[in-house]
This record gives sequence, C-alpha cells and structure tokens, in this order.
Amino acid sequence: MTNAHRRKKQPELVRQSLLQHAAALAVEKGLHAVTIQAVANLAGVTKGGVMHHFATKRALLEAVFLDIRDSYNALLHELMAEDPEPYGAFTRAHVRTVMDAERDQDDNTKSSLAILTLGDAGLRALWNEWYTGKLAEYRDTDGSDALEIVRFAADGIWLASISGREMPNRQALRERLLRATYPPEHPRRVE
Amino acid sequence: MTNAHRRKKQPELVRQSLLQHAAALAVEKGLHAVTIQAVANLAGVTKGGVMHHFATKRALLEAVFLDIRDSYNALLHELMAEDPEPYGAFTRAHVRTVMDAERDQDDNTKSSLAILTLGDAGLRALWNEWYTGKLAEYRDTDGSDALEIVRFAADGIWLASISGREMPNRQALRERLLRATYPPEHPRRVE
DNA sequence: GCAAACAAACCGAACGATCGGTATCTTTAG
DNA sequence: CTAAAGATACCGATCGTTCGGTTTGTTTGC
Repeated sequence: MTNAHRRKKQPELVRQSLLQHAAALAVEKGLHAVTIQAVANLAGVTKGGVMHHFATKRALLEAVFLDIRDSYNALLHELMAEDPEPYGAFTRAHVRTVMDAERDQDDNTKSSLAILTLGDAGLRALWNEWYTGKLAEYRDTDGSDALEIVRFAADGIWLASISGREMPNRQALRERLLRATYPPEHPRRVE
Repeated sequence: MTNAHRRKKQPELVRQSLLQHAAALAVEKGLHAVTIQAVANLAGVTKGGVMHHFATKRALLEAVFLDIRDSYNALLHELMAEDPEPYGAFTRAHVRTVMDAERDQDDNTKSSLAILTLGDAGLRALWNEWYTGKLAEYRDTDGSDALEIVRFAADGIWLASISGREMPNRQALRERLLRATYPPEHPRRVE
C-alpha cells in the first residue's frame, strides 16, 4: 500500500505531516475520526510508522495540541509586539487571533485547538494551566473585568464559528470588541 | 448481574434515568465515555434494556439533547416572563441561565449540552437551527450588536466553566453583563 | 575507500479489548 | 393471555497496541 521505502527518509517531514493531518481530521470530521489508521493513510504511512513517531495515541494528540498552542502563542506575541498601547494589549491580541481568519490559510489551528481541548479532559487541563499563566503574566494591563468580558466574548464568537453559526456582522463585532479594549478615557479609532 | 426483573417496572423512570446518566457521563468523562454499556450499568439495567428504550445510540444522544434543550427553553421562557423590561429580555435570560448555577442542582444540563453539541456534528446543526430560530423570534428586542456580544460573553464564560477554569469574580462578571443588557439611556440597578 | 556493524525509519500482520447492534429468551404488568 | 420490559448471548467491525522483520542511513574499523 505505502512505499515509503523507496522515498528518501525525512522523518521530520513525516512527523509534521502526521500532526497536520491529525489536526485537520479533528476539525473536519470530529475527534472520533482521529484514528491512527486514518492519520497514517492521510500521511502516506502505515500504522506502524505512526507508532514509531508517537508511542501512543495520547502522545500524538498531545503533540498536536502542543504544536498548535505554541504557534498560537507565537502569533499572540507577534501581535502584542506591534501594539503601541500597553493597556489591553493582551486582550486585543486575543481578539485578533480569534477573529482574523486571513492571517494564515489554515484557520484549523484555532478550531482544532477547541476540538481537542473540549474532547479530551487531559488536554483541557493543559490549556487552562497555560491560559491561567498567560493571564497572570499580563494581569497589570489586562486584569480588569471589562477586558475579561471582551476575551470571553471573543471565545464565544470562536465557539459559534466552530459550531457553524453564520455571522454576517462579524466585522462589526470585531471592531466593537477591539474598541472596548482601549481605556475609556482614551478611545481609539480601530482599523 | 442486574436484577431489574425483580423490581417493580417503571419504564418512564428508567428512561429518565438513562437520559440523566448519559448526560452525566458526557460531562464527567467526555462524550467518548458515553457507551451503551456504561449508561446501562449506571442506570442498573443491561444493554438490552437500553436498546429497548432507544433503538440506536444516536437516538439516545438525540433524546438527551432534546431533553436538555427543552428544559433550557422552559427556563428561558420562565425568566423572560418575570422580566418587566422588554428590551434585552432574551439576552438577560440567556445570561441568567448560563450563570446561575443554584437554579437547579444539576448544572449538568448546560454543560452536557455543550459537550454533546461540540462532539457531534448532527446535534450541532440541531442546536444552531434552534438558536437561530430563537434569535429571529426576539430580533426586535435583542437584535443589536451590543446585546449579541453580551450573549457571546456569556457563552465564553460557559465554555470556561466547563473547561474547569476558576472564576473568582464570577458574580461581578454576571452583574456587569446584566447591566449591559439594559438600554444605555435607562440604566438599571441589577440585583 | 569500502564494507561491516549498528541505528533509525518504517512495514505489515496479528492480538486483545470494546463497541454498536441483533436475535432470542424470560419476567412482569394489566 | 398478551404485550411491554428487560436479560442474555452473540456477531461483526474497529480501534489501540505489540512485535518481528525489512529497508534506509550513518558510523566505524581496516
């Protein structure tokens, strides 16, 4: 069936391919569809090949999760670095990462993160741990209740998007949320 | 193993027990743990007994979903009926159903609804259909972007609660959200 | 510089467990 | 007596995991 014997060995490429296809499967067909066999088929590898890279299925899922989490983290820092206003910068970056789909072609990242965390209790705990840490880090600039509500609203929109709900006023909501992240006494114009 | 033969037959009670335990299982151990055998064990019945009430597993899940959806709907209407202010009444009721845990002892209802809809694409579609209908029904009083954001924020809080995130300022967030559901020119005091 | 020795990457078959579903039988209620 | 309620046994499919073997790549000894 597969003939990876003939091709040049590129273990790192195979590994990335496994992660990517596992994430895509989770988004498109649900977490239950993420079977080792299915991932192996998509990556052009056999089941044994998958088990070589990831000793267990949980290890595969965790790797997918960590990969996505790190890329999300990087994007967050990038957006915060471009932001001249300290107040609410973390919340603004959060809103943007959630609501800007054109940033990368694969908006799978955000979706699969939700699918994974909501479907697996262990990953859920990992995510909460990370997010709590992030929040503590930016408590000084993003610790207010108002900003927390903005982040929660972004999460809600995120959830609705994943669920397939239509949102014709998405752009308006985005601008409204971003505007709410600036200090009331110094309102900004949101691009 | 089970001896339901000996006990008085109460099929309706068994049915309710099956629905309840299925929902509880989904919340506590995830959707993958909701197996017919597991539900049967919790309800003190065998697999055959479950299959008598629900011809298929999907039928069981759908029944759980519909049951929860209807009770949620009833609670929503009850709250709206008590509300003298028409503007934002739907959004207020939504916020209250999401954030008041003491209303019923089983806050499983809301959680399992999320677990089910997020884990099953079919139920997801059912939920969106219902919610879109609800929203259209109250478009006149709850159609603004501001109110939609409030509802999304409530959903985000809901999601965070399910994920096990701690929220010491939950009460403050609740009051803030409720206050935001009243027309700006007629602010109210929120109990 | 070249082949032996070793390690990494991957295959492919098989296993044990579990799950949804079916068929059949027994018990209870009316 | 009859039909609903439930038990019991079993089937086929699938899934995660294991494992021995094969291919490819790298290092080492001479």
